[in-house]
Amino acid sequence: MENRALLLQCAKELFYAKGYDAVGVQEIVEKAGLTKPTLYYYFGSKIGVLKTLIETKFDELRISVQEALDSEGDIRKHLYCLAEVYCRFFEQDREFYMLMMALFYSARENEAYKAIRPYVAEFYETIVKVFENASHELGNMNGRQRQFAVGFIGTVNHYLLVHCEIDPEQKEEISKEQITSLINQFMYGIFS
Amino acid sequence: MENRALLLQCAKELFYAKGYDAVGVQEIVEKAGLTKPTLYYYFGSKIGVLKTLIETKFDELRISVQEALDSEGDIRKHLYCLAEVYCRFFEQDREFYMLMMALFYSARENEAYKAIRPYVAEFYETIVKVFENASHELGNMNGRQRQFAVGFIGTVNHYLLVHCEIDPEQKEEISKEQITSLINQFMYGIFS
DNA sequence: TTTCTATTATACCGTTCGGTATACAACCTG
DNA sequence: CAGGTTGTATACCGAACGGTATAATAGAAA
Repeated sequence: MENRALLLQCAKELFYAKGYDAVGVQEIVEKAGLTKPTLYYYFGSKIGVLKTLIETKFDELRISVQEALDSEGDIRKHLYCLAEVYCRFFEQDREFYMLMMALFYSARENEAYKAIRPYVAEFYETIVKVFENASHELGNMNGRQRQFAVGFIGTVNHYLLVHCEIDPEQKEEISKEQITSLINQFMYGIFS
Repeated sequence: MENRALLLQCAKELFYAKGYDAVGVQEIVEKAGLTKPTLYYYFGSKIGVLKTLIETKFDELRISVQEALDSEGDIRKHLYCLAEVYCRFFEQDREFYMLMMALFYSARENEAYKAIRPYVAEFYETIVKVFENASHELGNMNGRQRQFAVGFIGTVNHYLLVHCEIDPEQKEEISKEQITSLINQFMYGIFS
């Protein structure tokens, strides 16, 4: 069972560094010091490795997101908690977060994009609902909930990308003040 | 010579749809109704096709950007003109713009990323200089010019991504008012 | 001890990969 | 016409691709 985890780890590092399509199955198993049938025993296919990787990580994220949204509070508080969850998730495994972003922006007909799409869509829907549930605060959104959700994720992702440039060694964690400032910036955009 | 352009067009469409690594040379030439030696005659290699594609398009963009920045005006005007150039460039060839974005977010050790990197870097430097030249307006930026540049491109790209969701058929062009609103939103972030 | 299951390796499959040696047209130039 | 250049196709290269049939190994269970 430990070889299974080892394969996932090696695959993640290679996918992150070179991109899904540019990595061969041979390369993954060589890095892990194993052979192909072992990988196929655990994951069935190359895309199976990526899917398992995504599923495992998203299961963690899903729990954190639910906890963040179950609490009482206004839209501002919910967005703050959500952003904090994303930041901590990012800090915990930068490589995976960056890989996720690369996959999200990759070609629509690509196998790897199709693998991550349902998960991204699921989280979009969650965020769309956050805005919908806040209609008493935000007034008539004219169906722009989806646009807000895209904007929110875009803003957070963009912040984390910039953060990578500023603190490449990941010396300190993202402070609550920074997250608050991020949310304020986003909210201003909506209310203006 | 027309086959050269045909190959570039077919390659662009395939790279956009499936991703650089997932497209084979065979696939490109089949789509163009030609054979491999023709492609290799014009471009020398698969990565040569991508490089030619990028270079051709960026040459156009470079001219427009220079025109936008040569004019007199404050930082707000320069950013506005810059954003307008990007929007028109996006409208003129959405497929290429989206391909460029996908490449930009792709894995750092990937051939395709390395191909686009110098061009993206060049435009970053141009925008960093825009902020530097506006130091009399913006005051002490504490070396955050680069962060501003990343933020500016991120904001524009994100806007265009959302725009694709709102107007997938590209029925109408992005209005001057929309661009102004985009710039205002970005400027507020800086001054606050 | 025997048997079963889980895990791993050897060695191979057919296909596709990026790339090329060669030759043959078509064309312009003299 | 002759000769060079440009452009294109046939047919092939070795290597790598994703994937698998088969068997050996190990440990637990009986």
